[in-house]
Amino acid sequence: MMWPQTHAELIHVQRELASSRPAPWRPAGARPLVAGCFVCFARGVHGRGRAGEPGWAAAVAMRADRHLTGTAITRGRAGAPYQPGVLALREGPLLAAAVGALPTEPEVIIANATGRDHPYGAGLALHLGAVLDLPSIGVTDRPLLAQGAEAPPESGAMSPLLLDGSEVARLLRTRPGVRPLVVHAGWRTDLDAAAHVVLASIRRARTPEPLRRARREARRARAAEEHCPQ
DNA sequence: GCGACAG
DNA sequence: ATCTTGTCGC
Repeated sequence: MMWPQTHAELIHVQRELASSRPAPWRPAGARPLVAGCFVCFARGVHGRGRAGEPGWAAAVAMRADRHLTGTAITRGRAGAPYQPGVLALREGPLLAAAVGALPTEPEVIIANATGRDHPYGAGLALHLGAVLDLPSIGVTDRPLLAQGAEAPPESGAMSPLLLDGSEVARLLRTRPGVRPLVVHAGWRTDLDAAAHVVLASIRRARTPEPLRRARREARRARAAEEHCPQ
């Protein structure tokens, strides 16, 4: 599976991914090897993001919520301007490069993107897992298209997010009284597995530890270059 | 100025 | 994603 180069090609791939039925994956143990991946872009760009902007991607692999087992940093450029629904064109290759550069292969990856909550049923979190041939999960601050009721305030509480009558994502309250995450099933994962892995990856913050570490590493790499340009 | 559909 | 401003908490 490769990354499409055009909007039309991407939509075609997304339709195929949405209808594919890869072997379901479940975490084997209580503490799977989880990789978070994240990409940030150059500061000072006006608007919502342009094609060709410099970007820094990081992947961090951890034994669920604690022991770090690997880190990778990648530099590149945005493949496209930001546009909801076609985020894969902009960020897919950068994120895949970072995960692929990890010294050890993770059991599952978490990306800042949707899965089945998407106009064609295959957001970047799902697509990334398919490209890398790894089970994947999405975590976002808000849904793309899905809708649902608020989650109860207790830690661990969930509520379904529906699109066209089916649950495509889930609100998950990872910390008591704190704004819930949106958890997305991705490649080879369902919402139960996704929520389980996310909860196992929560340490002290609202978001999974591997994703936080990846965000920190990507921004650290950007800062290092801003301080000392190549 | 307004609205806002992942990042 | 980035930008701004303000507020709260360790």
